Amino acid sequence: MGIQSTMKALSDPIRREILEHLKTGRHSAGEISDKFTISGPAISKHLSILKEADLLRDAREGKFIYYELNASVLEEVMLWIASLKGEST
Amino acid sequence: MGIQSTMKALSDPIRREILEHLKTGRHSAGEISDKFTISGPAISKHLSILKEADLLRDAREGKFIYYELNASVLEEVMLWIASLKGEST
DNA sequence: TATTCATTTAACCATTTGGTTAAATATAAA
DNA sequence: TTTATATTTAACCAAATGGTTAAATGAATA
Repeated sequence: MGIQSTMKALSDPIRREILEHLKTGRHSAGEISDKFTISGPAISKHLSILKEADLLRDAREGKFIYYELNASVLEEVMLWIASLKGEST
Repeated sequence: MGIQSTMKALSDPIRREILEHLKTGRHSAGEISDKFTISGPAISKHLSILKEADLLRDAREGKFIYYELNASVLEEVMLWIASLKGEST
């Protein structure tokens, strides 16, 4: 956790796309995977990195694992950037 | 350029520290380097990555090369995050 | 219970990353 | 013009990253 894992997670374009996709609501791993051309396992790894960074939450429902965005940790990044820009927040 | 090079540049803790240091004003490569335990060439590489991402600007003055923060490109990151958080900006 | 479906984990591989030391470049100073 | 100083570039290396395919796991269905 911390800003490092957040920034690292956000540094990959596919992971950012996954987050953007989850803006529309919760989706299963398979649904997410379908949006990309890379393999399921590759997506699964990306999901676990995002989850580790607490950028998303997962919940199993039967055969499916649903992922949903947790944007709250992005607040820390916002504050860091704002401070760099010399904003009083 | 683009959000990808910005995010990639920001994903390294030393590069973020360099930017934080430059919040206090312009500093020469040597002054920046003195703040860290890694070698000068390593810092030089970090500086070139930050410069490539347009996060800082450089200006030679005699023997010295001064670096200064360019926070303007961070606006794009702010907007991206805000949009993910479902903010109207 | 055996099979199928959804997903992750394991093992592996090529490329990228971030560091090192040594050499090159640019400018100032002796 | 030689020497010293500031910085980058080159060459190299170990570790991390992001992908692959094959195997394992979890849960539903036949």
